[in-house]
Amino acid sequence: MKEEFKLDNQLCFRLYTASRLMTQAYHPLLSEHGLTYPQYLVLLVLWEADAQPVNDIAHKLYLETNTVTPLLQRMEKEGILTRKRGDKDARQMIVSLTKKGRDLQKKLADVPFKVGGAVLCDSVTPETAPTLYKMLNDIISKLNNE
Amino acid sequence: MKEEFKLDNQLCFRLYTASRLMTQAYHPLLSEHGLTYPQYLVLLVLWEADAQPVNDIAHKLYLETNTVTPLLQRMEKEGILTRKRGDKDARQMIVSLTKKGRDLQKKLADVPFKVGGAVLCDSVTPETAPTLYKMLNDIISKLNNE
DNA sequence: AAGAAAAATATCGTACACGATATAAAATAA
DNA sequence: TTATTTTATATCGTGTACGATATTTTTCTT
Repeated sequence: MKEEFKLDNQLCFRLYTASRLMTQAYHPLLSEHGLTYPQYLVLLVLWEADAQPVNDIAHKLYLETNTVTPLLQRMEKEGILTRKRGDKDARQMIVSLTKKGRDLQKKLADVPFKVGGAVLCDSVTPETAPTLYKMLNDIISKLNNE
Repeated sequence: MKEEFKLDNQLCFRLYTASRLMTQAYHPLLSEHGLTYPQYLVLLVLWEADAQPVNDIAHKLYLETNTVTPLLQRMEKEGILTRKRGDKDARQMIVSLTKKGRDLQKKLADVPFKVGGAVLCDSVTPETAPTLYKMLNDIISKLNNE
């Protein structure tokens, strides 16, 4: 069979698998606080800058609003954030953290370290990680037409 | 804010994004033939070795059977494959390609090239790709406890 | 200023993912 | 050989993803 068809040679398959397994590594650390990985990503965005419209959050996560909207609605129901129509632009829905959402930052402070440690191996170390980051960033930029 | 919390520094987020965007790159090429990316992965497995039990397929894709079973059921409904109880072991469900499933191999022959070309960039070239592959493989192995 | 176009968000339908659990068959133990 | 355990698969519930489409508000045209 043609080399290109072999599963092991597929870049996409490796990204797909590595991504899923990494998300699974986050799972026990996040579910403890009632969060999913995409919800954690939303928190990362809001911890960096509170009170953002849906579009900004979606753009930073490279997601569409039709994915982010229901996600935010669930988080609102959990009391992690609030959604309010924008004053200047009534089309916008401004998303802000509640105290519960802000407090999660401290509670989740050790997550990056725990997950980071679970990935370290021969070819991925603090020294080589930047190479991996750059490659992934370039792929993302290329596919995102930036 | 702490460096570790910055979204751009998260390895998992980059894998997650790169994986989604790559899957999106496959979409037009696959939907043309009524396939999704996970279904294409199943085909890659079966083209390499036909007539496999669900477990083997799931294991090769690093997926659980509760993900693969409904996926195979949909593909069966599309006439791409068949599912039959094993003769020796009646617990097993043997998955085999139909003619339609086998014929898709020729029709999808150019997919790897088209997608591969869409990813090439400064840091990811035919020369540097093996480095990326190795890192992703190592991460997968580490997280899969191999 | 009235109508058209664009922008921001939401709704809908389908297909994954996956933890938890169920079911049936085979292998093992007592 | 009967009871227990293990294995292979499937079902169920929830939460993403995302293409397609709808709704509302703003902006742009004319």
